[in-house]
Amino acid sequence: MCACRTDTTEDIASLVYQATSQIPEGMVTTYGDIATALGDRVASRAVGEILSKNEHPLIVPCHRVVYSTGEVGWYGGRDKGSERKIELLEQEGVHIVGGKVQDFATRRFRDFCIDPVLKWMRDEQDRMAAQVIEEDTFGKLEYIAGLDVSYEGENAFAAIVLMDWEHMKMVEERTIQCKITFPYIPTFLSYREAPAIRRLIEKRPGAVYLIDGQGVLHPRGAGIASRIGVGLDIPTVGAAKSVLVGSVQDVDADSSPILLDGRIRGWALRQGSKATYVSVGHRVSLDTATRICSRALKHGIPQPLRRAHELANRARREAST
DNA sequence: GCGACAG
DNA sequence: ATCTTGTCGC
Ligand SMILES: [Mg+2]
Repeated sequence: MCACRTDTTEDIASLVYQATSQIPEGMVTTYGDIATALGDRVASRAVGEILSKNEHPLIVPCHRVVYSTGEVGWYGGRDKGSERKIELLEQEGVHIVGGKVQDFATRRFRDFCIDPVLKWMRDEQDRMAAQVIEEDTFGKLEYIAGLDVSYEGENAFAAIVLMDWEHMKMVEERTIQCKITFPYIPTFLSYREAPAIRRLIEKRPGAVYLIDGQGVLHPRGAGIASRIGVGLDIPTVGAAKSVLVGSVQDVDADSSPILLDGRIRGWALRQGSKATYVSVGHRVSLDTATRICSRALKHGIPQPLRRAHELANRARREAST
C-alpha cells in the first residue's frame, strides 16, 4: 500500500517517471500498469508517449516497461527496434523468448507508489456532472462563439470566433498562445484544453459557447464543454467531430439521436461525409443545442467552430514563421 | 489486419 | 492533435 498524494497538481510526466523509477531491476511492468497507478488505464498510450521522450534512459529505466501482451516493444525510437531493450533486460536477468518476457506474470511489478491523480480528476468530473443544468437558462440568444486549440508540441494556440446569431456574421475573433503540458488522455481532454480555452472567454450576455469536444456525452457526463460551462457558469454546447460514448441511431441520416444508457443524450448532424456530434454542455437544453448547431452548420461543422479551428491553425503557422 | 476512446 | 504527396470530392 501507499498513500502518496501530492499537494499540487503534479505534472503527469514526472509521475510517470517516478513510477518507472520504482520498477526494481529484474522486474518489468506495462504501460497500462503505470496508467492504472496514475488512476486510469485509459492513459496507457499517454504513458507510452511520455516514456518515448525519456531523456535519461538508464536513470529512468523505461526499458523495463513492456506491452501488456508481454512483447518487449521498441526502444530509443521506433526505427531502432527492440534490440537494445532486450539486451538491457537480459543483463538484468529478465529473459526474452520469442520477443516476449519469460515468466511475465511473476516478473511483473505493479506495486507503485505514486499519486493517482486521474482518480482525483474522475472524482472532480463526477462533482462537475452533478452541477450541469440541461435547460435553457440564458436570455435572448444574440451570439454564438466557437473555441478550438491547435498545437506545435507543447506550444498551443487557442482561438475564439464570435458570431452574430441573427445574421451569422463574425463579430470578434482572438487568439492566445500558451504552453500546454498535460497530455491528451481520452475522457480527460478538459484537463489539457480547458485552461487555455477559459482564458479566451469573457462572459458576454446572450452568448452561447460551442466547444470542440463533448458535453455530457462523456462516461461521467463531464466532457470539456460541460466542465467549462459549469466552471465559468456560462451556456455551453459540446460539438465534437467524432463519438466518445453513446451510439448514433441512424448513421446515414442527416440528423440522428445519440443514445446513452437508453436515453437520447446527443444528436449527430451530418452534411455529406462530415458530421458533428452535439451534446449539452451547460445551461442549454439538448433541443436548443441541436438547433443552434443545425442552423450554424456549414461543411458539417458549426461555422464559429470551423472558423476558430482555422484561426488557431493560422496562428500556429504564422508563429513558426 | 481489424477495431479504435473527444482532441 | 500532428506527421505530409498526391488525391478525392464538391
Ligand atoms: Mg480541437
